[in-house]
Amino acid sequence: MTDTAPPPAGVHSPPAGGTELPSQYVPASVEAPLYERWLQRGYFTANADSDKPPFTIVIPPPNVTGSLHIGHAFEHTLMDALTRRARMAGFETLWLPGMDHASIAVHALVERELAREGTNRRELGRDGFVERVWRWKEQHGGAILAQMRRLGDSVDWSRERFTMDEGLCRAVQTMFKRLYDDGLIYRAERLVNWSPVLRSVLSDAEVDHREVEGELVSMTYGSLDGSEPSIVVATTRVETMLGDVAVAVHPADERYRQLIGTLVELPLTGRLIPVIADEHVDPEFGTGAVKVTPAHDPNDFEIGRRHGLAMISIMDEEGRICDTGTEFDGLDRFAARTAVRERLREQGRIAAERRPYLHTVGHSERSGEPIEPRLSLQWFVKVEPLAKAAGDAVRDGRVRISPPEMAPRYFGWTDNLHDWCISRQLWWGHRIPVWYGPEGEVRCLGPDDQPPTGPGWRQDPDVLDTWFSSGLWPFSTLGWPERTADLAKFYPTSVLVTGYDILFFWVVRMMMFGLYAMADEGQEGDSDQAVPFKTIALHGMVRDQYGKKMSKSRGNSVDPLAWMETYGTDALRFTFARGANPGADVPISEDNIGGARNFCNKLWNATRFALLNGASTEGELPARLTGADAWIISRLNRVIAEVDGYYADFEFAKIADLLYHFAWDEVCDWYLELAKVSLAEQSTAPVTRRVLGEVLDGLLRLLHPLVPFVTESLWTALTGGESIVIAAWPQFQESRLDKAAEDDIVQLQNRVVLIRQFLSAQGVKPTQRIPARFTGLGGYELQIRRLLRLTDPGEGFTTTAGLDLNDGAAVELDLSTAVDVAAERARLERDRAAAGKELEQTGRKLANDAFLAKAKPEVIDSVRARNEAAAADLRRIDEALTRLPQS
RNA sequence: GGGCGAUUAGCUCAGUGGGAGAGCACUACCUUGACACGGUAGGGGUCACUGGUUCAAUCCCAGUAUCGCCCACCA
Repeated sequence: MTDTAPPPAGVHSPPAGGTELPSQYVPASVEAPLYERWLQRGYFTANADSDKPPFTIVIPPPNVTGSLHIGHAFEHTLMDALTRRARMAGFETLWLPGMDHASIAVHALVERELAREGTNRRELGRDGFVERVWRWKEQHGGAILAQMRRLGDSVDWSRERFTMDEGLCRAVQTMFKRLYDDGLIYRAERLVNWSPVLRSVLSDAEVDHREVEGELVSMTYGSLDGSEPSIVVATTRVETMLGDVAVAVHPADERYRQLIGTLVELPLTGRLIPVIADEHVDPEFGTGAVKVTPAHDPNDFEIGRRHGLAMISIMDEEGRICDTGTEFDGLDRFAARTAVRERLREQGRIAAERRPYLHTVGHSERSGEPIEPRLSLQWFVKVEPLAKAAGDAVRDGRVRISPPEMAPRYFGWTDNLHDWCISRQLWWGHRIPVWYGPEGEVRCLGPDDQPPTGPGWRQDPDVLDTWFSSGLWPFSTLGWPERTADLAKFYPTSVLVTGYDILFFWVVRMMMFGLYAMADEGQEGDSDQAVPFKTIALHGMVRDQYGKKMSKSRGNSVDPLAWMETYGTDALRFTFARGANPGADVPISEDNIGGARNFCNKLWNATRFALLNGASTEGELPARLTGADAWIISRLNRVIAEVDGYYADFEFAKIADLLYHFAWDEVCDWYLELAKVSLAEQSTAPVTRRVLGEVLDGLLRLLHPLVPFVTESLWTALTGGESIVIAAWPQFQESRLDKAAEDDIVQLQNRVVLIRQFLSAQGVKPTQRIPARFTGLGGYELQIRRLLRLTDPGEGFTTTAGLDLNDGAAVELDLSTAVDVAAERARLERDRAAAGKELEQTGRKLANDAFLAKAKPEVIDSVRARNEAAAADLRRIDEALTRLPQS
């Protein structure tokens, strides 16, 4: 491995005897200065003129109101890992940061502020209000940006964007006009989701369906004395009866057949409304008769359309009854519900009541109150052709979804999208670029068009849904609609990292807009180049240690910053990575973070050991290595290959787990211990020092994307290099694989473990030194003695126990100082039972002709080997049992 | 109502048509010269249930149960 950059002058390998590292890793003292240094050196700044292949990620823009919550921290960890690895692997790497203007959230926030000051947006006026919002943004917005630095996000701050930036406004306006000119944006009166609190329409996606306790009231329409037709209808929303225009029954319902076509009197209003027949009505439900209020219920709207009924709106924009000409005008819809019900009761029209009655009601996601379906003139995007293209891009493989199991959910959206309502009756956001003239003219303007002047012209007062501008994010941030160098270099982006919960809100919209807007921007109309990203990597939600969703109301949400404070940023990041199985939720607990902190400390001390022992990263690694040195370098290269494979599939949990075990189990538990022997030997020490440096160098590089701070700090101390951020990603070298050395060390490990288990079962304490004599070992005796703290057989050595090791080796032990015959007998009996069972199981298989005929050869071989091993074990154990002294 | 997913150790989760795994937690011993945020050894699971396919099922298939998520206009 070689660095991409030579060490700067004045920085050298650590002095002999090692740099003075404390014996415990203290994250706070290490992390703080590193990020600023990285920024100063411009490591994160991408260069559009570079010859390197591009690697691009755009950040899912957090709301300008937001601060870093645990979900951000998790998602950013994954993105930063991908980004850092790509940077090390030689890509021109751009991770582009920014924020979303969060139209509704900010609008509502500033309105609340105004309310506290005793004023409101109308008093301020539109310009004053927008100015006020900008001021708020300057003062309070973007708290998350500082926190991203704490997290170590290697984003290119020089390219930071905001969805209300001037450039992005141009992009929005350009897009709107293109869609408008293509007939993909239209204005229509529809029944929409209305928020009386926000006094704005909301898209379907901004509506939460929640189960609530309401009432189901049955009431009698028509005459009560039987002189005229009457019919009983049931409703959860009594007040809407003021806007009823019909009663619907199922055409095949015998009970009402003779009523169809007749008129009944609508109580309280005196209007006569027809009884109509419609397939939509479920005769099994309630009375089988439905009141029809087309202006306040989506189903009724459809029924009304089918039957050409009038649409009577009975509520104003704040949800008050209006225009009914009844005593209820002016009442809030909920007050009206009670008032109407009581008035009907006085008239004896309440036939039945069920309370509480559980049913689902749409609520405004942002302001929380029940949505009011309301007839209103709004702007829509005609999504069908766009959504089809978005679906096709995944279907034909231009965009890959990871994990693939998530693709059906994506298609579920692209195949069933309704037209998207994009206008909002708010002031903060991108204003709809349409002007209306005095003669009813409608003019949609591009960013460079002059607004029409003259009397009577006015601009549409509404702003666009926030997701309209977010949908442009992958290319508007790179300069579109201008053909910038950034756009040419960094679009399409490489991977989109986001949660499966946002597939619809954001991902589908970026796909629709990207494919539409960029179709003609790519070179030679290459449609592969129109997609906004080549891969969509979906992750799950962060959950608590019991798998419960974290939420403020549940009281189990945690502040990632507090954990970073206590355990270090790297510990938090490593915990996230360890839990990140593609598409699956991520449980996280303080225990896990403690474990990750311990791992960082382990790395710290392993490197400390290396430095104390003169580990070196200078000069070529000898071409031919032997023993443990050859083994660990071979293992390192296998790990490199595996890590690369896992990155391709966003298997962060496997990457973290693999590196955790390689570092802890193999490097620390075995290699460092074995190295102690060769470091003590003049002839072998230099090579081992070099290998020690090589292994830690490689390990730290592999870990850097996940735990950037501790690896930077250790790596610079170890190598004297400028920064691990710009160090080269380790390359797999097949020539370094050494199967023979691996087999040797595995055999050594087996032998050591065998003896350890024996000694442990004998009750030998770690402090006791046992004299031992080996035969037939074939190497590594010094290492084995050291690992087990065995002494040489001295005067009066008495063999009290013997152990067969593998492949003809054996050890005799003098346990005369500490034997527990009973314990040993028990152990042997246990082992004998296990070996007997294994022998029987494998024997049965080998006697099975069908198995021998059909199983794969390697399976048969392995069973045969197990069978033979079990037989040998049994012989060995029996022999040991006979040799055991009688107690 | 529809769709999707899950069910493996005390907890959270990997995993495979042929010997049940990890982390944390737990038990015992040990302050040994990198590390007690450590070392060594260990305990613990009918792989939800019932059938089927197969020489062989924790794994494939069908059904059942429980849980979760998403979508949905049942008044």
